[in-house]
Amino acid sequence: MLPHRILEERLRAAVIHCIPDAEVDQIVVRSCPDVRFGDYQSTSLMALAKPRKINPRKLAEDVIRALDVPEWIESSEVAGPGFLNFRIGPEVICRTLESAIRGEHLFFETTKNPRTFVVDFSSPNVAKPMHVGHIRSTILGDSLARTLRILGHTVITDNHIGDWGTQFGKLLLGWKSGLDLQALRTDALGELERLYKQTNSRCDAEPALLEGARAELVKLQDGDPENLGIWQEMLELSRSQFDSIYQRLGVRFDHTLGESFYNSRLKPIVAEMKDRSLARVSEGAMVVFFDDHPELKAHPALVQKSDGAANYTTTDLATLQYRLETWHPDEVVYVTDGRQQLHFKQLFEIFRRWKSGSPVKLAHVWFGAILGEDGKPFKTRSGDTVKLADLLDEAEARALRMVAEKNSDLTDAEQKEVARMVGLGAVKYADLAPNRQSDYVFSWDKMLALNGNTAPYLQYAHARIRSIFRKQNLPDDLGVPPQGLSLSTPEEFALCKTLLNFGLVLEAVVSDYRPNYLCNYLYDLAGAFAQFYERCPVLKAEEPERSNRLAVCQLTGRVLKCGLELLGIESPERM
RNA sequence: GCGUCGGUAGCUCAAUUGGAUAGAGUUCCUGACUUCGAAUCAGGCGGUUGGGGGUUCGAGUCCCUCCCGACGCACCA
Repeated sequence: MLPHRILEERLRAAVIHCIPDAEVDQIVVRSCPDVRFGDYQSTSLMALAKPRKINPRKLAEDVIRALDVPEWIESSEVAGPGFLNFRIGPEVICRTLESAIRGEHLFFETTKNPRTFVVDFSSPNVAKPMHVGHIRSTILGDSLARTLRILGHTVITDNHIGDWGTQFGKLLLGWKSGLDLQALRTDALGELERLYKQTNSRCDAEPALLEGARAELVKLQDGDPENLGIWQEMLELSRSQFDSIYQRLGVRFDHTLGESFYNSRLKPIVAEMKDRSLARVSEGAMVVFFDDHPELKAHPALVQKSDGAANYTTTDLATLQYRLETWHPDEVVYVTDGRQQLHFKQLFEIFRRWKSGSPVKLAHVWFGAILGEDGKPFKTRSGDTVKLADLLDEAEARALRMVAEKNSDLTDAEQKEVARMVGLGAVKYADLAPNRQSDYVFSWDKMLALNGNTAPYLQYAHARIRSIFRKQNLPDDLGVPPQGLSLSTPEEFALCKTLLNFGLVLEAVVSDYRPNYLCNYLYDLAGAFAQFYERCPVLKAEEPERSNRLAVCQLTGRVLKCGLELLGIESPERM
């Protein structure tokens, strides 16, 4: 077991000894924010003491007296009003590194309580090109799914694509009247988007056309073969374009069940809402009111429009119902932008009333907007939304220019491949590194910079490590140094202690659904490595130092690569 | 109007159940390359965390209030 886990376990036991009814899950050990205090600390006792009105300092002293201190703890002390600080000895650090070298772990452990998660993300709309607005959901959701999986949870990813709804009336009308077959062949989604925009503006000008669009929609919903056929074709065209984007991004879904998949469930749900008086008719629509809910009191939710059609709240309820029946998740995570907060509050509240016994946890993981450098929503120069495919192309092109300039040893094909990894990595990292809830400013120069908290900087650190091994044709797995691993310099210790924290960080990522913790950690790790690299020669060092340092490099490289992989970012061997 | 979320160094951003002296990058200044990759590293300048009040041993974080901004507020999703 990893040191912090053992410490945490023993600390919990000691707390239970002092306070039998304490909430042990709240007792946590984390790395010290300042090395002067120690390596690990716990602030949990102060939080525990407060509601119980006991002196936190005294509680800390009692707990530390009851603590079965692991033999590898060098010092454990109470500080200030009740901090517990622990310092670990070099032995346990080295033994932990050795077990990592042997492949027993990579500084994290899988969870003791595996849970099943459904992660709902990306969700593009059929007949619209994926644009920059989809990237954050896609990247965040993918990274969370990867991190949950590596920690041993069961994860089902489901792309809830928008393949049904009122936009298809206009699309059908446009398809029948103004389809450009040539354009459809070269850029299907672009052509569909053009048809939609064209019909939309024509409808604004001619109300009679709007009736036509509605009629097409009704025919589709009634199962008209021609309209269904066209709809199916639009769906397939869209899917193949989505797939090419996902392939580029390295994102995969276990399921892609669009809104239309749930059509048959809608009417029964509305009926049940009505029968159980969860919803009632208001202004011709079927509406759920939240009179006893202060926050939602002023925001009733429609489950059926006055024209009899269900809307997205109903579809989301049906989707949730299906997911619970099919996969029995412990938790369903929705990754969408922050503008949908009200919708999900309503949805979750309706669900609680509808399935009052369900233990499932529902989480809305929302994120802010991507802004242009002018602080306004990110658009092209002409004011259009930025298509995702174009964005990725530009990222690769810009990265290629940098790679060509910096490393001319690589062949053209190698440069292109490295540029692909660096460009896509930069875009993804720029999305993941800021706190997801804040808006962030999209800047090519910042995300592709080789200094600062960027993907290229982390990839560079990895490439430097790989370069050491390549230089002397050393194998990827050197094994534990014959005389056992030992460390001597402050830089070695600082780097290795950072390695030990990888697992703590991964746990924080999944508990708060925030991959940016991992970004910050990897940046720290790369920084610690850079300092080590400056001050501690590896290949030039004498044995046994040389073997020790090679081992440290190897583990650092592995953690960097693994961490980047959890962010969906590749690590080139050279760049 | 009501609600949600923001406001942290000139700029772009961090800061893990409230935790210890609020950290990075960038800009500007200074230093380190006969290099295990300088695509790097070290040092310096830079702060009343929007204003004010409160709770607390302790507040960027919680509560109240005001200012500024983004977004949302029943028949789009």
